[in-house]
Amino acid sequence: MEPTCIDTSLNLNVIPSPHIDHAAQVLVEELRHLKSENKRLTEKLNHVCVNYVALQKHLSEFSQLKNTNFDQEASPSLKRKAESENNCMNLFGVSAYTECSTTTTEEDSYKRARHNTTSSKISKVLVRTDASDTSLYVRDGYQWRKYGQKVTRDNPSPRAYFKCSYAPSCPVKKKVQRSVEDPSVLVTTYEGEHNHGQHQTEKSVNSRQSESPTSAGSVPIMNLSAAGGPIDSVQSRVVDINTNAQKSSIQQFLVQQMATSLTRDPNFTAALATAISGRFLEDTSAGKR
DNA sequence: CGGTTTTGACCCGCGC
DNA sequence: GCGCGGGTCAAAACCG
Repeated sequence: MEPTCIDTSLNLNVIPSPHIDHAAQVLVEELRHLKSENKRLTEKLNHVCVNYVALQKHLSEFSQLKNTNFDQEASPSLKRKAESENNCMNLFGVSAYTECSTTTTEEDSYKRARHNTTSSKISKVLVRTDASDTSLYVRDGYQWRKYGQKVTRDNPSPRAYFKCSYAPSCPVKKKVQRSVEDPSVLVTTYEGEHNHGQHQTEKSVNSRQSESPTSAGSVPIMNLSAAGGPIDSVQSRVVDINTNAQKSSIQQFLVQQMATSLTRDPNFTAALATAISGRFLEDTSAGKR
């Protein structure tokens, strides 16, 4: 994905007439305010784009470093597996939404050595949720059925096991467990690749059958990060709105309202970063295929 | 009634 | 061989 920055300018230039009445002046003032707000949002979005480029650079450097290390070590031990997970967590900092994914992770090689199974794609996604939210549900656009939960030795929080329930033949599994370092971070490990599309609608995503009602804290993140498509639809939606906004001041107002509510949301920037990294995961895995 | 969640039991690999 | 730990199974409960 190219780190394109979205032009959110709404073309709110106003040419004041010498004969405008008081009401019109109020409207002009309001438009000026909206324009400045729009400018601020544009700057914010550009800042996010810059952060994305930096994140992309970090990830490519990390991938190179990892491949180098992996070539040198042919038989990683269980201890090294744990260390690699920690490296994964610490590279970008747990406080950010991070994602470490590769088809040849050390964990993968460990499992291959252990089970001698065919190579399956394993990816790890970290999702920040409300710390008070104790659920282990991560919304990623797919439909999952929980088939087990276990308390592991190295982590006091339980690990939940899910299978993709959309297609009976779909081999994908995922494990969700809270991070030891930061309990507000959910570590989701995906195994395998879906042999079907992402059919879940927004409505069904929000329904109880696919996700727990207590999972609201992580909602916007995984909907964007997992499938690759949603972020495109988000962007194209923004562009459409911008085009139409020039036609109607009402629509302009709605756009401003949306943008304002988004930026006032403290999770927005972080969710956007996760969406970008999720899309980046798609691109990197597609490139390796 | 069908699908999901919960949870104890079971299986299996590994280290000692 | 035994114990431990991770992963999975499956029956019961739950829900719409």
